[in-house]
Amino acid sequence: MKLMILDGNSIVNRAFYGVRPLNAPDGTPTNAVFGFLNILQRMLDEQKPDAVCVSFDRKEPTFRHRAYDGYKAQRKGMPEELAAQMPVLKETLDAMGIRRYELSGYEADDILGTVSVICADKGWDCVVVTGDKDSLQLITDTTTVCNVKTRMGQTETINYTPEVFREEYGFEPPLMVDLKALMGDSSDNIPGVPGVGEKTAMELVRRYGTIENIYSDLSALDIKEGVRKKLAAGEESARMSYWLATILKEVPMGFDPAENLWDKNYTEALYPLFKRLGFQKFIEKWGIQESAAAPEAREKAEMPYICVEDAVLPDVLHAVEAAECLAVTLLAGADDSLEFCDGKTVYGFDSAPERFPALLAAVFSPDKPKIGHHVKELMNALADKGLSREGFVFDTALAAYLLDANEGDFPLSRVAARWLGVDTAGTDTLLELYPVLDAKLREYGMEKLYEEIELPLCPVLSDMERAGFYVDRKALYEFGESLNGDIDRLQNSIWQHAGRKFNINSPKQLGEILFEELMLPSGRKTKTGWSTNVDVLEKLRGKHPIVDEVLEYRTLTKLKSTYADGLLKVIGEDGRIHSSFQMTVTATGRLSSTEPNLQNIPVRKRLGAEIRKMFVAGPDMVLVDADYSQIELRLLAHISGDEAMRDAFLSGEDFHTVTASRVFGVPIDEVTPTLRSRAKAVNFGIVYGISAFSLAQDIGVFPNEAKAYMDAYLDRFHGVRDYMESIKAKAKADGYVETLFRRRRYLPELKSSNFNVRSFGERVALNMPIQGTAADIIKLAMVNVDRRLKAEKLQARLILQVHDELIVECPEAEAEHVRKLLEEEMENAVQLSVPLIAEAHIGHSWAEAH
DNA sequence: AATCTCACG
DNA sequence: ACGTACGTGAGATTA
Repeated sequence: MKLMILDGNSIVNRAFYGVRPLNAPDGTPTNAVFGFLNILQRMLDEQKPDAVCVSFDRKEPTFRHRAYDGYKAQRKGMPEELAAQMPVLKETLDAMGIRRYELSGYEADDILGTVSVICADKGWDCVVVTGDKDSLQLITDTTTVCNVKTRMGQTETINYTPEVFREEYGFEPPLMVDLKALMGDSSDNIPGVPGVGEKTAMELVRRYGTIENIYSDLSALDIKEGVRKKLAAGEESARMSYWLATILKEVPMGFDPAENLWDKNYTEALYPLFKRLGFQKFIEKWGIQESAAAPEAREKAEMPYICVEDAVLPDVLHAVEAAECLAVTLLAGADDSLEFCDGKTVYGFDSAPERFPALLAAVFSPDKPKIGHHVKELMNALADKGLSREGFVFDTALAAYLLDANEGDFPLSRVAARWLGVDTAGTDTLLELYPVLDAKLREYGMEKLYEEIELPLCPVLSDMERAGFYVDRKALYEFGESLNGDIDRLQNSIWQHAGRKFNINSPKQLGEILFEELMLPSGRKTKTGWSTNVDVLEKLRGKHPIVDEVLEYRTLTKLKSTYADGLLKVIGEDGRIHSSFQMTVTATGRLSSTEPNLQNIPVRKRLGAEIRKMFVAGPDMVLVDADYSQIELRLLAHISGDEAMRDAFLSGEDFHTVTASRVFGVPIDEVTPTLRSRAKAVNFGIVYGISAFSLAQDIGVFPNEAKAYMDAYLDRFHGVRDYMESIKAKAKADGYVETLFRRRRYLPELKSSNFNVRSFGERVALNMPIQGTAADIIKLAMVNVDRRLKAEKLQARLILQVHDELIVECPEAEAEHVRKLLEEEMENAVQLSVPLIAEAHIGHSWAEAH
């Protein structure tokens, strides 16, 4: 017989921090309970125990807290949103018929220890499920410890048997106590031996075992003198720590494993409870019914699998021909293999699929409808093999992203868990997801966004990634080298001023030098120490010569490491840099660029902009660079319907100048550069949902003055004020905001009881429809540009997108035509109530064309 | 793995 | 009374 005991507090903590905020229909936060149930379910599936129970800590100081003063305090209070869920969790366990154990005066660990020993006495196996490592000392032949981690929303478990433990630590489980006695544990406030860290402690325990053994004769140990001294000095602390680290195993609790037998003995309270919490997923998955009767768990029959070989090839070909739609996945790891499924059978390969060209041609025939998960990646692989990329009618990852971009990332297993409620996923799952996700997209009115923008963008991005951006490698290398001298000179001078050598790249060390040793007036602090960022350093300018040097040092080392060295590392054999464009990352609908990020190549400062001179057109080619003029502000004018703002754009005058004229009440030709730049800051601030305080910070005036600017702005453009109010109200009512093309972003933050979190939600409500619509528009323009370049049989090809900017590489002869084409397609991607303006330029380098 | 800093729109 | 702008990715340090 086997009993499973969960460390309630530890697991619920993991769940709380690992699962994004969720709320019941009545607003109660539920993510920790939801996550707990997911972990519980997973452990039930994996361990299949006969009996189940859960232990909890009580808030009161425990027996050992009182006994040793240094051990108390510092237990951070639970966040309010988690505390609110504890009673709900307990109610849930009760309704599920699972027993809870909490005992005043003892820690959850002590209950775990006692239960494991009682189980052993009665001949039961015991599994301890916990999120931290404290319980590893309990491992025996009959007690295993299952460590649960939640990373990026995915639950991972490690099941520690004595063998697994020995493999990882190199000693026996009970010696875990001795290890902690030496190295300490800051999260549990166990001091350990000062100066002895993990490395030393591990080594000592591996070689000498218990601390008893170590301290029986320190002089006999074959160790460094320094370590011997630290051990001698820390003996008392070590013995105290040993005692603190030992989990009690004889807590006075009447416990009988047999009382915890559990076989879905749900009570009648469970159905209404899950209804109240909005746990539809668990009601369906666990088949909870109003009557509380537990039905048999539905077991889905596994789909037959056929490995493609010569003998079965004719049958497989036949099945492919007959299939209405195929699901296709690349297999991770085996980079050349793939699987596909026709809804009846899964087909795979155990040798290179290239051995079956006729089959590949049939599967990847343009008129064979296919679905995939991350279709753009699939297309890259297909293009490498010379197979057609046409015929993809659905991408389950892209669909899941559109349905809820907040999810973060979209492994198939998670998409399947969320939308099908199943916890296994394979190629066949894609075909089940297809109708479900497709129906949801239609329900949300997203089919146009999906079918006309996102899906058609896959091949466009795939082409861009494969095309890459040519870089003048030699010039880039020389630029990097040219920085060395100045970096060196600055480093020495900074050390001189500081009076000693230190690591200038370390904010911690730099902060100590500036604010403690040089006693410069200290500004903000961060969580961990002094803030040393540009804003802080700018204010220190002129107070000490070291400040300017640090700023310049930062500029140069950034250019050197991130841009010169960093980019040289990723230049391909073709002399070009091939970035990846991620379609399922941002919450607003923008693309992101990785490995390397080509969307943050310097431009704003003189020296940084040098880098763009090294991004050049390939031989006999030129670059055409087109960007939208103030697209976000134009969208603000359009979306808010503000007539004054619309007129400002129609007037043809410089927009920031017009704004300044209206806000500060001066004629257009009397707007000074200062006034214009303040107006510009207000314009941007409005789009981000700024506060007067931050605006003041940004433009260097007092908050009350900034407040006056904002008031004047919103009076002149009262449509904007109305928009700010109405979008927030709508967001609160619906729980989400959307773009012109109905891209959606949920805003759970608006329900938070935390002021800061809620305010953040309001700013996002304001900003996302604007930033997101701009993203929709340029994506649509990209699809149209690509279509036209191909239709007109031009050699020109898109090579980069930077949010409001597109870059095309083409033969010189095509340049002028492409320039006009780009402007035309970008300006006409959508009709707004204000003109949309794009300007394109031709050049040999990015610097020149921009 | 988390934090800080800084590059971009 | 709160704490102070939206969206990203990468490199270096520290824990």
